[in-house]
Amino acid sequence: MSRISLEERKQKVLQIVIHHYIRTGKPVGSETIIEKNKLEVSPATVRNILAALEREGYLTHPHTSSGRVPTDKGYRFYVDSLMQLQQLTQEEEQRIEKEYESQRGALDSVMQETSKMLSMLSHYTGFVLTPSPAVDHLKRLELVKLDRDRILAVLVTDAGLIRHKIMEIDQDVNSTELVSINRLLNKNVYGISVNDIGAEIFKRLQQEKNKQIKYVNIMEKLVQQAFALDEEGELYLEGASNILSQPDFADYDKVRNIFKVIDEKKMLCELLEEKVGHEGTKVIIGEETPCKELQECSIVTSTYRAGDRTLGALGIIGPKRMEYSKMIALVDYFSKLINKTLSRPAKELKREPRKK
Amino acid sequence: MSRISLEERKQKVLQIVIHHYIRTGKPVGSETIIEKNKLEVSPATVRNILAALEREGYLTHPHTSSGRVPTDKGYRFYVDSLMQLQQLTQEEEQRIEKEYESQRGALDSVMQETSKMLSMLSHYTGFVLTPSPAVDHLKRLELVKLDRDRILAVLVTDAGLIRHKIMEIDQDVNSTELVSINRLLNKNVYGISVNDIGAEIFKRLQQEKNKQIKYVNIMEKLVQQAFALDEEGELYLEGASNILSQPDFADYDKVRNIFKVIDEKKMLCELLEEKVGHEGTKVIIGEETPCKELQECSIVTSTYRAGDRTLGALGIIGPKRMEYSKMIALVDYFSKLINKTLSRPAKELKREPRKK
DNA sequence: AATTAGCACTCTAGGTAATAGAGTGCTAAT
DNA sequence: ATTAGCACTCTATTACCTAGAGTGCTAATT
Repeated sequence: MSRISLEERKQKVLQIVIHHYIRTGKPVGSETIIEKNKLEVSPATVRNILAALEREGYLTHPHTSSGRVPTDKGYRFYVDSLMQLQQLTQEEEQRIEKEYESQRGALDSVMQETSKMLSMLSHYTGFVLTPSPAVDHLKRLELVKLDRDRILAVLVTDAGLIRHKIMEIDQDVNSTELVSINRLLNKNVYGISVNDIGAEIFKRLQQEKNKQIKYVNIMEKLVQQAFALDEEGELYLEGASNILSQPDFADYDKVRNIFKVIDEKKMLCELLEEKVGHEGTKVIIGEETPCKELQECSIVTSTYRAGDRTLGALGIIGPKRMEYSKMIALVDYFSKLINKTLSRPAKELKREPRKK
Repeated sequence: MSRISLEERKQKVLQIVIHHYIRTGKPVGSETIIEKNKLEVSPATVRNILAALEREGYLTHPHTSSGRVPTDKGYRFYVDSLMQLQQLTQEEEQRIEKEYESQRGALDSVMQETSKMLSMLSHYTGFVLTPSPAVDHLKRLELVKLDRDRILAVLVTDAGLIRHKIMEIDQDVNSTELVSINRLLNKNVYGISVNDIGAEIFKRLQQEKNKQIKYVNIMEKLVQQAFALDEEGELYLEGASNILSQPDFADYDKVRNIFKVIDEKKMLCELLEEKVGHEGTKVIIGEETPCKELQECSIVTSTYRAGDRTLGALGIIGPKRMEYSKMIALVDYFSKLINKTLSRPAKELKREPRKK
């Protein structure tokens, strides 16, 4: 009587299993499937379908006499084709927006706040990877004298990142000299990516070669030390303890491994920086991750950008059995929100010369 | 035949029990005590002593037929009276010293590195609480114009902390004006604690009242925004996952609670800031902590200072069953090391006028 | 040819029982 | 005051049982 084609029904069953499993965490049996979803077929039929789905790799058995559980492939298909995207509730959106209003500070603190909120709203672990300053463009560069032999360099990037670095110098510079170096630099520095800045400064220095050797010397130091930002971006990570609340992670060894990765943020940074290239919200499910300690997890991540440059990544880490539809919506929302936030100061900047 | 007085022998037994328990984690029985320590008494005698120690509250039974385990009171007595302080091995000291050499950067990164090393060497969780900038004295203050309506204030404190804050202003200031404000401030600002700076600037401003109103306005903003450093110090915390490797924390609920506290650094900050007043290395054992989630832990902490001002705290968090003697030595060593590091730049500063 | 009823089979989770071993506490002897 | 001796208690491990959940297969049904 049902007009559903075989393939369609298969998908429906798969969808029911995954959905149910995500909610309950218990393997799903044939009877349950029928009960909850008024399918007009017998358990036996469902069992056949389940067996087929298992043969094709979308489901497994923990053991002979238990219900089905999704495999990574199953989740993947669900995320790609079966799941329908949710929207955040208005209440949630308001809550986020409100928190953002009060947080009109430096970029770093916005990012930190964002990772906290991601964690809070998802009940998983939230993270934000700030841009490696190297990728970003330079907006201001300030040199401040600390002692006889140390200068503080403060970099402000286009996106609003602020980084500082202490340089050691071997010849004294008085503050007047410093001011003119500073002025010289700021004339030459604007809008260049931090990466290219060393080369660029030297090039421009050629043209102004009538300057004193001392300056050149300082500049060299500057390039060597201040812009040798080996760092990858900062990783803000919040709500790690949420992992422990997940019944999926009852196994001690698994949890320990996950925490080891989270603890050493470096690994995660690398993993995420790979993703920074890609546009849009992505889901990494279980073994799809390059990092084997996270094979029991899924990661939902997106990127953010200012104008055309992709700057960083953000997202959540949780168990494979997560509410993907909701999480994707959440991460997506934050990604867009940050994009909006980042494009705001740029506008004000352009207004400046006119006003003056 | 043994000339040991009763009390002395009791202490010896207590010491053996705790020592052994710290090493093995297994309850200690009467036979074990004799075996390992060539005491010339019978098991029965030892049992009597154990019973007495238990009556007095230094030991307990997990259950009737198991050996003894120290109570918090037992550990406390051990730490205060029984334990003999260890020294770090030369190898360890060298390893630390070497790591420090390469890390000659800003204070924050030194602190972060320190917490990492504390964690690595202890195999527990290491932390460093940086000074609340409010406590520290101001060394330099730099204002950098970002946009038409935003100024970046960079604070450098005496100890080497660097903090920045973005201020929003409602009237335009051109860079020349900013430079003179800056100069004015730096003349007045040196050596004052960040806490008192608001009042102080206003006071001095009175004296120079022949300045423009605009300046006063900016100053006000400055005081309101840049020095409203509500923050407590930063807390660097590393090696949280080490907690999971401790067999003592096999209980899931306990661990979850501990992690919740660690995750929300705020609670820990408060706990530690209380301790900042006190001098020297302190041990907090189990229920001695004000924070009930940490009742299964012990904390070894010390403070560090520059000159006479205590600035921050550092230490480790581990299970109650920890090698106190070693841990105390470790924390102590780092405390002294940081003290030394902090007093170094001050010296160089004094050398300056002479050299010139 | 797809669906279904029926049934044997498998595996888990939970409970009970039995046993060995560790360590105590007490009593009476030294 | 110390100790030998012994009964006692509790744990940890193993083995075994049972109920229940859910499957997979075969043969009957539509």
